[in-house]
Amino acid sequence: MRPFKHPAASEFVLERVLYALSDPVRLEIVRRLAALGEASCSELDGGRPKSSVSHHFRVLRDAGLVCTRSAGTTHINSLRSEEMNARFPGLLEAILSQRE
Amino acid sequence: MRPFKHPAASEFVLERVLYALSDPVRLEIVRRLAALGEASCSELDGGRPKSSVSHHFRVLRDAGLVCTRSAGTTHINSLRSEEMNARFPGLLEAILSQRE
DNA sequence: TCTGTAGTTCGATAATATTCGAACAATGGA
DNA sequence: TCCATTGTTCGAATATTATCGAACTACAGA
Repeated sequence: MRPFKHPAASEFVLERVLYALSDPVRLEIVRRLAALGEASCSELDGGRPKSSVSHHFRVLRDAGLVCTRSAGTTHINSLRSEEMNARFPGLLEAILSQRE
Repeated sequence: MRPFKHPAASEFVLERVLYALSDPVRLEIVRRLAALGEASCSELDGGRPKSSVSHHFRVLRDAGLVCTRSAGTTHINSLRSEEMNARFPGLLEAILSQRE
């Protein structure tokens, strides 16, 4: 499996980040990633079909929010908090600190 | 013309706010509203058809971002900054302070 | 009352997203 | 090598959204 393309921080687009986080499934994934540090896809699927979850992870990756690396048969995901904070200071924390 | 329905701050939904701001046209409208304080629809239309602009304002109103009041034949729009800040502290500022 | 201005609403079309099953790829272990 | 696990990709169906012209409403002024 070829490695995923992760955009550079300079390529992050604000609208794309906001859009990625405007979906309840993806926002929940990001929230749990923030709490866990890192996690595999299946740990965050919430019982959803794999293809749907894979789609959401791709949106998150394309927006620059999530980094995915392979480790054996699983994919480990983590937030790109530092890079997101470098490009959009305070944004991620402002969103994730909101109570639902 | 019947008055618009503006949701109460307690009804604001984070995902809806993020979605409303994930569109370039709407984000620009909100940015300019933040700079101007208040403005009519036509001052913010960017040369777009009226029906399109009206649609975007409705999305912004429904999300709780914008308040619209009638003044004669024009509609005056303003940000609901205080209420947004009460419901989602720091969120709007964190988004609007980002450089494009 | 007539006219012009400001915006909304409706309806249709096009574009984009979401969802999910099925097939595929990659890895690790029996 | 065979098999189970993990996740991606493909394809199609569905749903949501954006866009814009046209018709309409409300208001102010001549």
